Amino acid sequence: MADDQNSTAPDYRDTVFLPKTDFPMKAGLAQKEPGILERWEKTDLYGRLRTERADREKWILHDGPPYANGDIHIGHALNKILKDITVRMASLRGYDAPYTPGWDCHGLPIEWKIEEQYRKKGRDKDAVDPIEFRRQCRDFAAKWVEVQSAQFQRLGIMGTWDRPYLTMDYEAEAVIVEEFLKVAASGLLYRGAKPVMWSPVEKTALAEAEVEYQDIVSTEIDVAFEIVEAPNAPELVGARAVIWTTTPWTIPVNRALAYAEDVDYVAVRRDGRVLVVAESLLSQTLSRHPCEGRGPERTGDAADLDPGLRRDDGGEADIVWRGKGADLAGAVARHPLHALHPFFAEPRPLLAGDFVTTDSGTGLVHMAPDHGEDDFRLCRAHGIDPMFVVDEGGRYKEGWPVVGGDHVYKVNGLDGPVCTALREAGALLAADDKYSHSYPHSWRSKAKLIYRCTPQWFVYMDETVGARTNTLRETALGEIDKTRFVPERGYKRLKSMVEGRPDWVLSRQRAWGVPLTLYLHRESGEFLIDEAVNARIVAAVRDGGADAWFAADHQALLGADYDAVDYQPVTDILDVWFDSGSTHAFVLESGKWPELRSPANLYLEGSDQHRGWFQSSLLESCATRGHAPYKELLTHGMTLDKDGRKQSKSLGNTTDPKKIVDVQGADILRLWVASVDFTEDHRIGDEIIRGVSDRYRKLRNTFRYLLGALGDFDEAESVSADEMPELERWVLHRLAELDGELKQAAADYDYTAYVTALETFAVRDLSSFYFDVRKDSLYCDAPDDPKRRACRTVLDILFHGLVRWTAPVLAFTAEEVWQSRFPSQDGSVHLADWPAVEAGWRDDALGEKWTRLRRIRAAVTEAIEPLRREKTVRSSNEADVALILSDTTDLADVHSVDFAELAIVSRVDARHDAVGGAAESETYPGAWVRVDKTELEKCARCWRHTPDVDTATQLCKRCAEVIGA
RNA sequence: GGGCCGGUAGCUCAGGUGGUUAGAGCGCACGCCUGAUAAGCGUGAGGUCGGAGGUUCGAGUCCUCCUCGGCCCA
Repeated sequence: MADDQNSTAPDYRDTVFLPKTDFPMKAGLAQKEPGILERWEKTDLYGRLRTERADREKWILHDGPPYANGDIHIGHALNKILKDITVRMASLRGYDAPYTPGWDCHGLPIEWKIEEQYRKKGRDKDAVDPIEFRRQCRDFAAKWVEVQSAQFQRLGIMGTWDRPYLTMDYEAEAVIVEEFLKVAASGLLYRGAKPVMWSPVEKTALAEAEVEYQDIVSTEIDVAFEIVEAPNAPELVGARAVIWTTTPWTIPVNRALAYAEDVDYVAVRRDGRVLVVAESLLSQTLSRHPCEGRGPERTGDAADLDPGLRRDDGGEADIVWRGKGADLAGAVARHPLHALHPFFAEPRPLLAGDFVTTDSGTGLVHMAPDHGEDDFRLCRAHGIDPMFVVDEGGRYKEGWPVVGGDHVYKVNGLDGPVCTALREAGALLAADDKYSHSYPHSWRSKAKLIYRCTPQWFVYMDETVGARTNTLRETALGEIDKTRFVPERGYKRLKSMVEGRPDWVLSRQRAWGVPLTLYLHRESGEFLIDEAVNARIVAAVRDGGADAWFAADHQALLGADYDAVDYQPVTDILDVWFDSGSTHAFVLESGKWPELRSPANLYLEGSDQHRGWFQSSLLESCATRGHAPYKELLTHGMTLDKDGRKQSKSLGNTTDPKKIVDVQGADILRLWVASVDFTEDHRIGDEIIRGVSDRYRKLRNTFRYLLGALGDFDEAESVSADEMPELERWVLHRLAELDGELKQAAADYDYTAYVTALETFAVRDLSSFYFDVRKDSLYCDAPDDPKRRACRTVLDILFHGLVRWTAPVLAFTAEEVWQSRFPSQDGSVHLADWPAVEAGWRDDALGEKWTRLRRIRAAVTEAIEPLRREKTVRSSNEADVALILSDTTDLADVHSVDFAELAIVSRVDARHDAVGGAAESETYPGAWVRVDKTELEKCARCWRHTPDVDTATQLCKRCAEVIGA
């Protein structure tokens, strides 16, 4: 049964100025966004933005190239959206901010994919023409560039998608070669050697990612090295330093021993000899050594072992010396096979190695610089060079003592040549062929790997060459000091990495990449540096890409001054980090993108790029130009799953950006990016995306309300700020404050703060306060009423502020909002500048006054709540409020405004003295509030309860005037 | 194993140099409105600030250890 009053009350709905807009509440972003993209493309938004901003100060974000080998994942999406927000923000702030996206196209993962295709077809990779192979790699990369380009563009990333940069463009390859030759000519390039993971089966070096670990069973041996000199512990002369190894095959190429400086060592007398080991490993070591009466032999035949090692007693071994590793400084040992060959007769120094631990073994480590990274580094630091004794197939050189011509895998047995020779020399303390451990294998052939020293090309970090006064490391560290880091901790991280990194290894024994275009003189081994030759090489690569080197007529490149017969062209290719480290050269400086320039204002990548692109770009630029290619580095963290765990396909916890875009829309993903603290690792998941969608809706509805209220707004309605009511002036004041907050947040790349400030303003200041209070005026006042005109003026200002401020983040929605208000063929919110905020709007005293007023208002709404709950009043309009304020300023403030209007109640009686039945507010002590149901009649049009409602028309005086009744 | 970083309400985030009952928005619960209506307004419930010690009159904020997680190395 309908309420009588309702059925008899006159219906004035048609006379009320309700908001009117076609802007839908439901976004339907997934369907709408592609149309907006199309519009941007058709109207050449990016091109027009460049033209319009041509005279502005430039601001360059240089794109770090993603690798072109698969669909984009959430990390790509985050990175590119962050870049786009940043670029659009720079543009909004008035800069000319062009953006050219790029791709990293060379390298191993693509080679693998192509090789995999060969294997599936049963073809042998080595039988394929390298030029054909590279062509397929190129096609593969090109395909993924296209796919990723479409995926990135769908996210709303704005840039030169019709002319991106690719590291495999001939032009790019030519510049990379040019940059490499600059490094070569500078004197920073040298040829050295380095142990790399090597597959004797495939006869090739392997990258770390191609290595997999499997458990195998090896021979472990303990070997005694007789100490012949010990300047800091002379009593050790004649004692045996004991080493433990699981690769007996490396003993014939041993060059030194290593100890840890701060570890405690002991010398124990045993079976008539003195053995030196780490104290904490003593019993473990001795337990490996076979002896009588101590259970079954773990090893072969004990009788084969040196009888001197047998334990004669069952008690504690006698400790005859204690000392620190540092006491071993300067000591020299003798190779156990010293009698067999002059090479073995050379002294084996004991060296301090920070990698030596007491986790296992004996606390003393034997060093074979050819076959271990630590070994290589430590030996090189002491002037001990590798021997290159093992060939690419894993065989020792013919004629090498004991094992010459043998394969390194064939000599490890208990009865093999190594153990036999050691046993005969009386140096094999223990041996066991059942040691099980994890060991690297080839990912492809599953064959066991070894470390093997190979010639490589390096860049000096610590040499001053040519006219330089600083080393590359010093130059790079100096540039790091000049760079702004966001967040700041990136400084420490990059700096410590550059401080600690070894020389840069530029060469790779691969096929898909840019060649090290060097000619080695066959006799001298020197590489050729000749500007004319270099120019011809660069020109050839510019014409035909990397193939121009591999299939070159070298005599033509060398020209008349040199004979090709004398020179060996290098066939290695460059580390792909050199490619991407050179992007600043061929993108920012080449002139192919004349709108760009160098150095870039900003590089923006994930924190993993401290080791990668940030560093390679820095080193490349410092080596060739002497300065960094960037002024600021912005680093983001990794995107984890909802529980903070790494996303991985195998765990099945990945979030696919394409799915979010297809269901919720790109703007939701963009708002997510701006919502999380991207400087840290951050999370994504269904619940998080749901939360982002909710927040999106609130912003969208704020725009919808503004559009509805401004549907028929005419500039002529506007009033100036000084003619506005205080409430409007307060909104302008808040807008001025917000403007400052947003500017700061934008300058700090703090998009979380940026979006939060916008959102909080929309929710707290607008939706629940200003809009709510002004509904009455907006809906019911006459169109020419000064209050309503002031309100609409402010709403218009708010519209321009909010839509522009939102545009960098909600690129699509802001455009949709803009088009809804200003329909046009080619207009765009993204062409607009930062909203104009007048300095005079800021009024801190007014701000403070209204903060107090709002707190008193909250005390009133709080007091109304119980009456609403018991249904004494329903709408707050039915409430009469008695307000007692102990503070005279508060009282004056309340009297200075239409407080009933602010609180959306019928009447407010505010005074200083007590009123019966008032309760002190909990939220605002000093305020007592009493609420009663009003006796006043309700106006049928504006629904306010006022003293001047006419009984016949049921209209209040104001409404009667407005509709001319 | 080493370097760097992080763990504040269900979610996303604030919490200068240690100082009153740790905040916001969203979500949730309850209520109102039905002239922003798959919207709007109001009220409310949620936190041993990862854990344990320590320094201090006082610690989310400083120190140590542990734990969980992340990046990069080994």
